[in-house]
Amino acid sequence: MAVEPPRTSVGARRNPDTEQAVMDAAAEIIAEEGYQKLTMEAVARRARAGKATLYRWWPSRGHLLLALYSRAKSTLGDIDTGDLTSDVTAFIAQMLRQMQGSDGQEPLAPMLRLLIAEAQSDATIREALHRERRERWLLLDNIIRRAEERGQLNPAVTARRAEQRIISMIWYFLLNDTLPGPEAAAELAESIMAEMRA
Amino acid sequence: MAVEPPRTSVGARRNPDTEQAVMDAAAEIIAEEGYQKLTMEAVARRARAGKATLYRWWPSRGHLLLALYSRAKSTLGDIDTGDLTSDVTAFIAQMLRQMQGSDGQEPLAPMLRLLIAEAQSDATIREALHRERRERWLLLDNIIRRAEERGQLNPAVTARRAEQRIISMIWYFLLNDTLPGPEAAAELAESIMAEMRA
DNA sequence: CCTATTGCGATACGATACGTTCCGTTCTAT
DNA sequence: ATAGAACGGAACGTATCGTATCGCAATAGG
Repeated sequence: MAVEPPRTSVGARRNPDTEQAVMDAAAEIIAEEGYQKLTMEAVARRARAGKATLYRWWPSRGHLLLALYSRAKSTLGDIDTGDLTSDVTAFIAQMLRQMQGSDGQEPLAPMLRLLIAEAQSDATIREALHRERRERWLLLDNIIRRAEERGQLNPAVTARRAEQRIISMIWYFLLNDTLPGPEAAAELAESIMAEMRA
Repeated sequence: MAVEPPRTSVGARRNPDTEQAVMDAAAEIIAEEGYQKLTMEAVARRARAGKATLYRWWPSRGHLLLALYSRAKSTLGDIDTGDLTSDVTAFIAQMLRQMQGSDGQEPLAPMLRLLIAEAQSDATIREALHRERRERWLLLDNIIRRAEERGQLNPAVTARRAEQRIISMIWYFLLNDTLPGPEAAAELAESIMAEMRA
C-alpha cells in the first residue's frame, strides 16, 4: 500500500480538503468503533491532521459531534396537508424515521443523544445545539403557524408551548431508548392534539 | 490541621466509614470545584480511600453520581387533595423545588442532568437510573391511580402516558436549562391536564 | 484458638487522551 | 518581496484511567 503524501497548507486560508478528511474520519470512527472511541487523538490520526489544526477549528469533541449532526440535514420538503393533526402526524413520523435511520440516511438518534449529553456540561454546545434545533424545527413552526391562521389551534395554547410538547415527548423517548417506530406517529399526534385543537 | 490516622479495614466486610467518607468527598468536590472535577482519582484522594476500594463498590463515575442522587431522597409525604389537577400542581411544584434546591436541600437539577448524560453512553447507568426514577415517581403513580378510581381521568389516556407527559415536560426544561420556578406549576399542570381530564 | 478470606490504604504501573508548543513548509494577501 | 496564516508532524508535560501488588486488620468458619 502506497504511502500517500500528506496534505499541506493551501496558503493563508482554511483547507477544505482537511475539513472534509476530518469529518469523514469522525464519521468512520463512529461507524466502525462506536462513539466511545471518538477522541480528538483518534480523529487526528485517522484524518492525518495535526492536532493543532483540529483544535483550531473544532475546540472539543462536542464541536466535532455538532459539526457531524449539522452535516446531516434533512432533505425533505414542506408538510402541508391542510389539517393540523395530519401535518403533525407527518412531522412526527418523519422525525422518528430520521432518528432511526429508516429514511436511508445515517440514524440521528445516537448522535443526538450524545450531543444532548455533551451539552449538559458545556454551555457552548448547549447554545449551538439550541440554534441548530431552531433551524430544524422551522418545518414544525410553519405547520403550527398555518394552523393558527386557519383557526385550528386552541388560542389558549401558544405556538411555543405546542412545539415544546411535541419535541419533549420525542426527547423523552430518545433519552430512554424507547423510540417507537414511525407507525406510532398517528397515535402520538392524536393524543397530543387533544389539548391543542380549537 | 491534625493528620488523622488512616482508616483501616474493619474485617472481612464493608467499612461503613469508608462508604460515608467517599460519599462526602464526592459531594464536597461537586460543591467546591464543580462536576468536571469529579474524577475517581480526586474522590479517592479526598476520601483517603484506595482506588481499588473505590472501584470495587462504585465501578465508574456514573455509579458515584447515582449513589449521590440516590442518597438525596425526598422526605416529603403523600399528596392527596381529592382533585387531579390540584394534586398534579402540587407534584410539579414539589419536583421543581427539589430540582432547584428551593426546598432547602441540595439542588438535584445539576446532578440529574449529568446522570441523564452519563446514561447515554452507559447502559448500566441507564437501567439503574430507570429503577431509581420509578421509585421516585410512586407519588405520581398514586395521584393518577386515585384519579382513575374517582373517574377523573380520561379513559383514553393510560396512566403510563399521563405520567410520561408530565415527566417529559420537566426533563425538557431540565435539559435546556429553562426550569421555571415553582410558581409556574399551576399553569403547567393546567395545560397538561386539558387532555387528561374525563 | 487458628487459619483462610476479605476489606482496607497506599503506591506504582502502563496506557491513553488532553491541550500546547514548536518546527519546516506552502501558499495568500498586501 | 515580505509578513502572516494554515498545514502535517512530532514532542511535551499533565491528568486520569483501571489494574496489580503490598502489608495490615479483623471477621468467619472450623
